[in-house]
Amino acid sequence: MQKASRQQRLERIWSTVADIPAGKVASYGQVADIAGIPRGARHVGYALRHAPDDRKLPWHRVVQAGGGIAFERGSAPFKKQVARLKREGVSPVNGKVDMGRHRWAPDLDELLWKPSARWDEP
DNA sequence: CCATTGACCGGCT
DNA sequence: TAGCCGGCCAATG
Repeated sequence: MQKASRQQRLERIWSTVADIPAGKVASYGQVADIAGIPRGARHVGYALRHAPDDRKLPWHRVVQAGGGIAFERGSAPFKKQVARLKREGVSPVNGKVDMGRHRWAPDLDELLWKPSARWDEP
């Protein structure tokens, strides 16, 4: 498979994030894997930072592997993310989401149905 | 071209 | 449990 271009990577990541359902969260690494970018956790952060506003992505559903909010505690974006999560019934405790309870676990059907399943094709 | 920088991760104190 | 550390790898300057 040809190495993904910069734009392809961004699209895959944005598309994957858009698939995370309300009430669930995914880690940066998880999003990277599903997006077909192994060990690309840091790139997910990059992609979200550079996402155009009009994509209206549920970026708040992306957290660290251990459930922590990536932003600095107390910062504006931190509070914003917590507020949005609460609105969806996730309610982080002490800046951390209970991953055992809220981790997004897409089933095979869901993965195959989504555009992300076609990334291997020409 | 080389160095630094991240909305990260996992292992190990 | 909380940090620290090395690894990670495309983007930036």
